[in-house]
Amino acid sequence: MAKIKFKKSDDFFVQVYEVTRLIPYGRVTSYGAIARFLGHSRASRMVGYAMNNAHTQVPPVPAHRVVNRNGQLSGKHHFATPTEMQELLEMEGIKVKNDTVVNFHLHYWEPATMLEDLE
DNA sequence: ACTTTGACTATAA
DNA sequence: GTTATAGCCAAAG
Repeated sequence: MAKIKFKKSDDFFVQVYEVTRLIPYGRVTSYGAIARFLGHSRASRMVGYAMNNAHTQVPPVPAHRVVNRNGQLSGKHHFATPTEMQELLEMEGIKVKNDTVVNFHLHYWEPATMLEDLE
Protein backbone atom coordinates (compact mmCIF):
# COMPACT_ATOMS: atom_id res chain seq x y z
CA MET A 1 0.00 0.00 0.00
CA ALA A 2 1.62 3.21 1.14
CA LYS A 3 0.83 4.85 -2.14
CA ILE A 4 -0.98 7.97 -1.15
CA LYS A 5 -1.32 9.36 2.31
CA PHE A 6 -4.81 10.26 3.36
CA LYS A 7 -6.40 11.25 6.57
CA LYS A 8 -8.04 8.39 8.38
CA SER A 9 -11.42 10.01 8.07
CA ASP A 10 -10.96 10.06 4.31
CA ASP A 11 -10.84 6.27 4.14
CA PHE A 12 -14.25 5.92 2.56
CA PHE A 13 -13.52 8.75 0.18
CA VAL A 14 -10.29 7.12 -0.91
CA GLN A 15 -12.13 4.00 -1.91
CA VAL A 16 -14.44 6.06 -4.01
CA TYR A 17 -11.55 7.79 -5.70
CA GLU A 18 -9.79 4.55 -6.51
CA VAL A 19 -12.87 2.94 -7.98
CA THR A 20 -13.56 6.03 -10.00
CA ARG A 21 -10.09 5.90 -11.48
CA LEU A 22 -10.80 2.33 -12.59
CA ILE A 23 -13.54 3.50 -14.92
CA PRO A 24 -12.27 2.75 -18.43
CA TYR A 25 -11.98 5.40 -21.08
CA GLY A 26 -15.27 6.07 -22.76
CA ARG A 27 -17.26 4.43 -19.98
CA VAL A 28 -19.46 5.84 -17.26
CA THR A 29 -20.94 4.56 -14.04
CA SER A 30 -23.35 5.66 -11.37
CA TYR A 31 -22.87 6.78 -7.80
CA GLY A 32 -24.96 3.89 -6.57
CA ALA A 33 -22.83 1.37 -8.42
CA ILE A 34 -19.69 2.65 -6.75
CA ALA A 35 -21.36 2.73 -3.37
CA ARG A 36 -22.60 -0.81 -3.82
CA PHE A 37 -19.16 -1.96 -4.85
CA LEU A 38 -17.74 -0.53 -1.66
CA GLY A 39 -20.34 -2.35 0.39
CA HIS A 40 -22.29 0.79 1.17
CA SER A 41 -25.10 0.26 -1.28
CA ARG A 42 -27.10 3.00 0.35
CA ALA A 43 -24.34 5.54 0.66
CA SER A 44 -24.68 6.69 -2.91
CA ARG A 45 -24.93 10.26 -1.79
CA MET A 46 -21.58 9.93 -0.10
CA VAL A 47 -20.00 9.01 -3.39
CA GLY A 48 -21.04 12.31 -4.83
CA TYR A 49 -20.02 13.99 -1.63
CA ALA A 50 -16.58 12.45 -1.97
CA MET A 51 -16.36 13.70 -5.52
CA ASN A 52 -16.55 17.16 -4.13
CA ASN A 53 -12.99 16.68 -2.94
CA ALA A 54 -12.03 14.72 -6.03
CA HIS A 55 -10.39 17.70 -7.67
CA THR A 56 -8.04 17.99 -4.70
CA GLN A 57 -6.90 14.39 -4.98
CA VAL A 58 -3.92 13.08 -6.88
CA PRO A 59 -3.85 11.61 -9.36
CA PRO A 60 -6.91 13.44 -10.64
CA VAL A 61 -10.17 11.54 -10.46
CA PRO A 62 -12.22 11.26 -13.68
CA ALA A 63 -15.33 12.50 -11.99
CA HIS A 64 -16.88 13.29 -15.34
CA ARG A 65 -17.37 9.56 -15.86
CA VAL A 66 -19.63 9.37 -12.84
CA VAL A 67 -23.27 10.26 -13.34
CA ASN A 68 -26.46 9.36 -11.55
CA ARG A 69 -28.40 6.20 -12.30
CA ASN A 70 -30.50 8.09 -14.80
CA GLY A 71 -27.46 9.02 -16.84
CA GLN A 72 -27.87 12.67 -15.99
CA LEU A 73 -24.84 14.87 -15.45
CA SER A 74 -25.97 15.77 -12.00
CA GLY A 75 -22.53 17.00 -11.01
CA LYS A 76 -21.72 19.10 -14.04
CA HIS A 77 -22.31 22.24 -12.08
CA HIS A 78 -19.49 21.35 -9.73
CA PHE A 79 -16.85 21.40 -12.41
CA ALA A 80 -14.75 24.39 -13.27
CA THR A 81 -17.27 25.21 -15.96
CA PRO A 82 -20.79 23.81 -16.35
CA THR A 83 -19.92 22.55 -19.81
CA GLU A 84 -16.63 20.92 -18.94
CA MET A 85 -18.16 17.62 -17.87
CA GLN A 86 -20.17 17.29 -21.04
CA GLU A 87 -17.23 18.17 -23.24
CA LEU A 88 -15.01 15.66 -21.51
CA LEU A 89 -17.55 12.93 -22.10
CA GLU A 90 -18.04 13.85 -25.72
CA MET A 91 -14.29 13.87 -26.11
CA GLU A 92 -14.35 10.22 -25.10
CA GLY A 93 -17.02 9.38 -27.65
CA ILE A 94 -20.00 9.69 -25.33
CA LYS A 95 -22.79 11.84 -26.62
CA VAL A 96 -24.60 14.05 -24.18
CA LYS A 97 -28.04 15.42 -24.89
CA ASN A 98 -29.87 17.73 -22.56
CA ASP A 99 -27.44 17.01 -19.71
CA THR A 100 -28.10 13.30 -20.13
CA VAL A 101 -25.84 10.59 -21.54
CA VAL A 102 -27.21 9.18 -24.78
CA ASN A 103 -27.45 5.38 -24.75
CA PHE A 104 -26.40 5.49 -21.15
CA HIS A 105 -26.89 1.77 -20.65
CA LEU A 106 -24.43 1.08 -23.45
CA HIS A 107 -21.66 3.09 -21.82
CA TYR A 108 -22.58 2.00 -18.32
CA TRP A 109 -19.81 0.26 -16.45
CA GLU A 110 -20.45 -1.37 -13.12
CA PRO A 111 -17.35 -2.19 -11.05
CA ALA A 112 -18.80 -5.21 -9.27
CA THR A 113 -20.06 -6.83 -12.45
CA MET A 114 -16.84 -6.24 -14.33
CA LEU A 115 -14.64 -7.58 -11.59
CA GLU A 116 -16.71 -10.72 -11.25
CA ASP A 117 -16.67 -11.20 -14.99
CA LEU A 118 -12.89 -11.03 -15.08
CA GLU A 119 -12.49 -14.45 -13.58
C1' DA B 1 -23.10 16.34 20.71
C1' DC B 2 -26.83 18.03 17.62
C1' DT B 3 -28.46 19.79 13.26
C1' DT B 4 -28.06 20.55 8.48
C1' DT B 5 -26.71 19.20 4.06
C1' DG B 6 -25.90 16.72 -0.20
C1' DA B 7 -22.55 15.36 -7.62
C1' DC B 8 -28.40 9.65 -4.88
C1' DT B 9 -31.96 6.02 -5.29
C1' DA B 10 -36.25 3.55 -4.82
C1' DT B 11 -40.95 3.71 -4.44
C1' DA B 12 -45.57 5.76 -4.91
C1' DA B 13 -49.06 8.44 -7.17
C1' DG C 1 -43.89 8.73 -19.32
C1' DT C 2 -43.38 12.35 -15.16
C1' DT C 3 -43.40 14.46 -10.43
C1' DA C 4 -43.40 13.97 -5.33
C1' DT C 5 -41.86 11.90 -1.13
C1' DA C 6 -39.10 9.19 1.97
C1' DG C 7 -34.95 6.69 3.19
C1' DC C 8 -30.17 6.67 3.38
C1' DC C 9 -25.28 7.47 5.34
C1' DA C 10 -21.41 10.13 6.36
C1' DA C 11 -19.11 14.75 6.50
C1' DA C 12 -19.30 19.80 7.91
C1' DG C 13 -20.96 23.47 10.55
